Amino acid sequence: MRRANHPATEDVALPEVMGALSDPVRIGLVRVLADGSERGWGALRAPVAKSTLSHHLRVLRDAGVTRTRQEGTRCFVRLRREDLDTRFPGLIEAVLAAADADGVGNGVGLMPGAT
Amino acid sequence: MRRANHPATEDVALPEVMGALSDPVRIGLVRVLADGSERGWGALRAPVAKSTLSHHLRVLRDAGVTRTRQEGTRCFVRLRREDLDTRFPGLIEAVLAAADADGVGNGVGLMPGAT
DNA sequence: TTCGTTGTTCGTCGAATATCGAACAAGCTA
DNA sequence: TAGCTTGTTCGATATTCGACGAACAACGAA
Repeated sequence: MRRANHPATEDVALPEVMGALSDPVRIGLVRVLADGSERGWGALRAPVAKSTLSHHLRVLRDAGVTRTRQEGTRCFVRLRREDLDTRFPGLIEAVLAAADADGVGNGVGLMPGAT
Repeated sequence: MRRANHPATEDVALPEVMGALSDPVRIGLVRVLADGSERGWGALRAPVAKSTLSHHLRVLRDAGVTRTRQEGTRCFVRLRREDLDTRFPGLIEAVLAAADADGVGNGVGLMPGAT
């Protein structure tokens, strides 16, 4: 388990963020996190293998879209909503609204029973 | 010269648009077209080879971000601003604002003399 | 018809991406 | 300590992407 590489707020770059949000699975993950709550990875459900999910979460993290916190052997992820709003006002809001309207990433969700 | 493949407004998909806008050159092209004017390809200046520019313009076209009109042997390109605003309200505006602030795609511009 | 202009397509290259299963490492827990 | 859980990393593929030069096609002009 390697330490996560979180870019500083000012280092979050637009093309990387756009690229991170160009995949339906990753868009779905962002939608799940859109309410601001922190989620354990175990609570995330996506139609891909475990290693692939890990990869997608890493892309989001490296782009500065999410922040991962480690607690013992498990990880919690959260949307960097404030940082993103600071750097790119209105962007995440527009992407989330569009994704909701189109159902992009509907295959991604929470495990049954997660609040 | 093959006919351009423009997706209908309702077929413009979020992930494709995000992907199209994840490259600095393409973001720069969109910034150049942001004023709504139609530009001849010859008026566009970008730090890439002609064939690469053609490729980027095709990616934007296929994603539904721009519309290309052919007139004789030359082409004119324009941002599909209204269509994009209809499908994804606020998205282009946010991207343009962020790109302006960060100077993303500054290497792209108009040929000297273009209005 | 023969050029010249203009944009597309082709072939190619290296790099990046998406995906998987399997192996691994770090903490809990029994 | 031995096992279990959890997430990462490692290959291995297959695909796509960005880039280039060169060849090609369409059209207007000489």
